[in-house]
Amino acid sequence: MADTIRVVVVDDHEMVRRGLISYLLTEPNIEVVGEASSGNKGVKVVKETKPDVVLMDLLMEDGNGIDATKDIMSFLPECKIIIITSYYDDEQVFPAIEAGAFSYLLKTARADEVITAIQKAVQGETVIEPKVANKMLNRLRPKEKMPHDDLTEREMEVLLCIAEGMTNQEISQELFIGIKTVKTHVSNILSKLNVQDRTQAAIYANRHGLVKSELK
Amino acid sequence: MADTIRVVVVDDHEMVRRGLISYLLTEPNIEVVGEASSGNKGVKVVKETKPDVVLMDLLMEDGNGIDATKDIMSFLPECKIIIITSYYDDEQVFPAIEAGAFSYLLKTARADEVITAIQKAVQGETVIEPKVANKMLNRLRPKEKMPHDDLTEREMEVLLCIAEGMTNQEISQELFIGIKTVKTHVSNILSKLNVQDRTQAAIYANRHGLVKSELK
DNA sequence: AAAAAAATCAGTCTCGAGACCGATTGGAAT
DNA sequence: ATTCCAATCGGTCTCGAGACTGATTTTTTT
Repeated sequence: MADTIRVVVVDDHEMVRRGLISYLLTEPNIEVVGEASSGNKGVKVVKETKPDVVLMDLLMEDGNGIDATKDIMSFLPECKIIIITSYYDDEQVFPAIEAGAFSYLLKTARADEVITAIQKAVQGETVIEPKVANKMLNRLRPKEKMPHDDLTEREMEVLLCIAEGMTNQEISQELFIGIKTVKTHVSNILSKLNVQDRTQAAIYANRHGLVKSELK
Repeated sequence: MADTIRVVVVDDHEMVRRGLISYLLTEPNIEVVGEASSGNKGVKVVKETKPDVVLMDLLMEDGNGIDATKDIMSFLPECKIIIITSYYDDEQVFPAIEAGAFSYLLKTARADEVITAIQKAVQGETVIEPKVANKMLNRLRPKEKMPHDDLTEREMEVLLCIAEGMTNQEISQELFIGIKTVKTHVSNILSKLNVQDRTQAAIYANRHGLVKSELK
C-alpha cells in the first residue's frame, strides 16, 4: 500500500475545491489528479483519469452528484466515491448510497477527517458522518405509523381532490364515480385521519406533503 | 494605496476557509491576519486584529454572520464586511445589509471575484452578486398584489382559525365574537380570496405561508 | 374454496356553511 | 362635519357535508 492514492475533486464551489486540495497537498501519498466544477464535467474527468477516490458534492448546477455517482459506478465500479456536502437530509443521503457512494462526509469536516476517509476508502472501509448516520438510522427504524398510511388507493385519490378544494360533486366527476361513493370515501378518510371535516383533511394533506404540485 | 489589505476570514467550514485563504495568498497586497470558525469567534478575532476587510459566512453554528456583522460594526465601523454565503434568499440578504455588510458574494465566486471585491471594498466600492441584486430588486419592486393583502386584521385572524380547521362556532369562542360575525367575516374572506368555501380558504392560507406554526 | 378487504351505490336525516339583506357603532380619513 | 370603513350582530334560506345503516360486486389474501 505504498502506492499514491489518486483523487479527483468535484464541487461547483471553486473555493471548496481549493480548500479540499489544500488539505490533500499535505499528504505525500495522496495525489490530486483532477478536479471538476459540475457533475457532468466530473464524470468526464473521472473517465480520463481513472482515480482511486472521488470527492463529490451533491448539489451542483450542471449534473448533480447523485447522477454523476451512478454514471461513474457504471464504468469504474472499483472507484470509491466520497460524498462531501453541506446537508444531511434524509432525502439526500439514501439516493447517494443507492447510487454507489462509499462514504458520506459533511463540509464541516476537518482536514484530518477528509484524509482518513480517503485512506480508509481505499482499504475498503466506509466512513459516515455521525449526524448522517443518525438520520440513516431514523430512516431505517420502523417509522412511526402515520394516520394516512391506512388509506386505500382510492381514498388517497379522494383525499388529494379534497386537498385541492374540490366539492364532493366535483370529485365524483373527476373520478367517474357516484357522489354517494365519494361521500363514503370521505367519511372513511375523516375517520382514518382522525379529523372532523373535509377542511381539516385538506389541511392535513397539505401539511403532510401529500400534495404533489406546489404552486405559489 | 500601497498598504497591504488586512483580511480576516470567518466561516465554519474549514475547507472553505482554506479555499479562500488560498485565493488570497496569490495576491501580494492582501494579507490574511486571522480566521475563525464561528460568528462569535470571528468577533473576537476581529477585535484583536482590527482588519480592513472581513470575509463572513452567514450560516454558522455558534453565532451567525448577521449578529457578528452587527457586533463588528459597533466597535469597528470602518471595517468592510463582505458576506460570502451559499444562499441568496431574500430573508438573508436584507438583514445582512441592514447589519452593515458592505458587499455580498456567493460561494460560487471565483478567486478573481473575491479579490476584486476585497480591493473595491477598501476603495469604498460595494460589490453585489448579480443573482443577489436581482433578489433585492424583486424585494424593493412593488410586489404583485396578493389577494390576502386586502384582508383586514380581523379577517386575517379568522382566516388563520379557518386554516387550523376550526368551525365557525369554535372561531366565535376563540375570538370572543358572535357566530354571526364570524360568518360575515368568512363570507368577506371567501370573496376577497376569490375562493368558494372555507376548505379552499384553508388551503390558500397554508400554501401561501400565512400560517406560523409548522408542526409535522 | 373461503374469507377479507376494497370499491361501488342507495336512502335518510341532521346540521353547519354560506349567501343575501339589513342594521348599529366607533374610529379614521377628508 | 361628513364620509368611509372595520367590526359587530340579526334573520332567513338553501344546500352541501357527513353520519348512519345497509347492500352488491370485484379483487386480493389466505
